[in-house]
Amino acid sequence: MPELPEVETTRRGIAPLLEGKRVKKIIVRQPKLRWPVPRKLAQILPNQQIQSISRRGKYLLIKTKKGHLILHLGMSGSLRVIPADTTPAPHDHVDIVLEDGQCLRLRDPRRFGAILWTENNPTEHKLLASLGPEPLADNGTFNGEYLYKKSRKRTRQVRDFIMDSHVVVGVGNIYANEALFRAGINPRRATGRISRARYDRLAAAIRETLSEAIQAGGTTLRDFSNAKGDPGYFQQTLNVYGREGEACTVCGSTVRRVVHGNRSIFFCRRCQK
DNA sequence: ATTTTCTCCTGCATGC
DNA sequence: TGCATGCAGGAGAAAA
Repeated sequence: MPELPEVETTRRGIAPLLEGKRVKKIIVRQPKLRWPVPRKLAQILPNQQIQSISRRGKYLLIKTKKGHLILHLGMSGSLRVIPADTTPAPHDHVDIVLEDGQCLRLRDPRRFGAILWTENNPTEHKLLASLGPEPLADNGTFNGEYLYKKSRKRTRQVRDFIMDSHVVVGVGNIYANEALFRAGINPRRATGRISRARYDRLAAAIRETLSEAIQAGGTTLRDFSNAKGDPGYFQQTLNVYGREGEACTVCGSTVRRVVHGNRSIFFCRRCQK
């Protein structure tokens, strides 16, 4: 269940296998994803050449001459490039078959993912237009100053704040918990009651956590796998997520779990204030 | 008093 | 049974 590192790992895996290739057809076994898979893709995609695969937040953008496919993996989605004649497994909902005999296959048991199409600039699509900055971009849009200014007079918990894609993209529950641990900030602290200096540390912690997770090929807790079907191994590096009752890797006190907004928060009371 | 912004909750579908 | 890597949409509250 992909956060930014898993989506980026997927992008890097599929891009060299898709770029420059021509689409033969699309096979939709189950059109009911988060939104219906557009039926017009059956007419649009054949013979379209794939020009590039990019990423905005957790969205993957597949560029063709006629427009962009917008893919989201939701909670349980994964993509692989495999021979097109491979027998589909349960929850293998969509194939984009290439003329070279391979196909891009989407598997998504929970069907919270999406496949959409736009003929316009994809960053202007309704779902992408109001997204926050890319945390790993080198353009100075994401830093402590940005988080500090965005958080003034706000009352919600900082864990929820950094998980909000309109604040910053790509940070889901695992990396939110991990980044807050690295920054020494209690996930339940109100956003408006965190200093500028601590936001500098948090922005850096988010960047470091995401970068290291990409280096590790993502985090595989249940079913994430890259384009070749291999798992990531960042889960071996997790300091707090999923470690309720275990010893803090820094101070040895017990890692706590509390549930907020239907999602678990993991943290160390001694290290995070 | 009305409009805008903010926060929080729900629902989606399946598996462990 | 409870819980799960996401997120749009909407209700209601708070601010402007």
